[in-house]
Amino acid sequence: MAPSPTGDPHVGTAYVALFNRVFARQHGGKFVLRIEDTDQSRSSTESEQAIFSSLGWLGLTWDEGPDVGGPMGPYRQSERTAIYREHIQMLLDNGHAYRCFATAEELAEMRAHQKANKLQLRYDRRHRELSKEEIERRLAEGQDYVVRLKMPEDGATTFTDGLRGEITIQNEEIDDQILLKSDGFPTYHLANVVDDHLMEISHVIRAEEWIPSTPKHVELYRAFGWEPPQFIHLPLLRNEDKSKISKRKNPVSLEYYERVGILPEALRNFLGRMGWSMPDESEKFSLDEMEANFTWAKMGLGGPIFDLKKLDWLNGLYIRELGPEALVDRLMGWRIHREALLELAPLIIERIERLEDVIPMTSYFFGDDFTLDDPQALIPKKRDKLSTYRAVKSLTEAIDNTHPWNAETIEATLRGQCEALEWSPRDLFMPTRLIVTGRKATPPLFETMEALGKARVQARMRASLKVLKP
RNA sequence: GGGGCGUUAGUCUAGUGGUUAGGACACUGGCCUCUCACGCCGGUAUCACGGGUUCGAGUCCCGUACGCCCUACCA
Repeated sequence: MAPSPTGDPHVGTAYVALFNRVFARQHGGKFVLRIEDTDQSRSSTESEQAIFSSLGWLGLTWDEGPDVGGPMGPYRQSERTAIYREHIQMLLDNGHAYRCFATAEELAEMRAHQKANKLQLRYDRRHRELSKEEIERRLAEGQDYVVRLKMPEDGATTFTDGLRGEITIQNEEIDDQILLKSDGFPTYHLANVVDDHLMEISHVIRAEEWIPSTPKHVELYRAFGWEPPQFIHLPLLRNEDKSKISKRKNPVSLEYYERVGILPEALRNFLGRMGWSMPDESEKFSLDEMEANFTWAKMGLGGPIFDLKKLDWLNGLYIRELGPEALVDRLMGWRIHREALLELAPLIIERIERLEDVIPMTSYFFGDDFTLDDPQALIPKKRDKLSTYRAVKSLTEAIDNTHPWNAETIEATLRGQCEALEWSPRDLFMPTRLIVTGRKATPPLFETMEALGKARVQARMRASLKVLKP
């Protein structure tokens, strides 16, 4: 299991983690968590922390990982750069890789030209056969370079996918993949192959989107003289319109499901039903039962659509099974506890006269107690629907990128948007307030949004986008 | 554009040559009941299309269509 710590932990990550864990456990193997933080600009430690806590919440615990350690560490790719450099040198020495000095602009130009002339979009291998002198010269000049894999020019690469059987791809279809970026960090392809080998990973269970690049990985194993692992590609979870599941069309962050009160065992169960079924086809089963009955033979290949309705039904089943006592415990473990109320108390204390006022005043913190249906209500005076839509859309994206989530960062985002959009705070904040709380009068917006939680705010922002959509 | 993968009701799925194509969600009719929900009983609705192989095809083969993914110094 090797997620990259970019953004908020994703339901697709949990899906892949579930099957990895079930399979590993069933075979008495180790379920390893490796953090693929090779993209310096997108990776963050908060995101890594969030992966730990979300996967932990789901109960998909790992046997080895950056936080728990293990014999194959380090488990964070950013701490393994020396290993990659060493291995890239091996490839350079044995002629399976070469330096490419083309700049990003140069490559963009090349692609534009290929596109204009309806040619194959592929690196033209302009630096594949640079002379030793030429390389030395450019190196001496201090030119930046990347290292690319030297794919065979002809023939084909065949590998076995555990679910689909043999897959063959013509080598001429495969790009000379960049293995080492000019910043000295490896790309997924190199780091993944090197680590999987060094960590003695026997089964690579990952999403289907990796199938087209698997030949590159096979070629890399060959270049190193290593035995490749078993590859198993899971179908991709889908939105309602069948596209790959995405936050624009679905709540995808695990935090969202926790926040709205989906039980971890229900989400696990539901994920386990995506593409897979128990031998007796039961709908409700535990992790242990899944482990006991797991087999790839029961895995389907069509990309399953993530159906929230069925998740809710399943969750209801689990809740009823809890019984009143355990339900109360769950409630207290969820949001009805001292810390959560303590977060709300300062926001409402000046606004209530009787204790009972707390209930209506805080209801929107706990659930969706309102629905947006009238776009007019969201449009400020002197603005129209389209510009409001655009403003909300822009704000939604800005919120996606707001890390960490607290009143200060939220304020910075909102005010930044005011400037970027040239909207007054008044014009932007009121619709935002309406969207996230359903009310015109609330405690201060930034604190309210913080308490609401990012996932819920994101969900409500996107719901409003549907209402405003031209 | 090129390549790859896929396709059983609206959705999740069972099905490995012979079934009235089974189950679940959703939808819907009823029962239970002060209401609602739960629960229970019932209903509507499916093998993408076209060829072939076969006594017989959802199941095997070929083609087509459609969908998705990849085609980044992101993973």
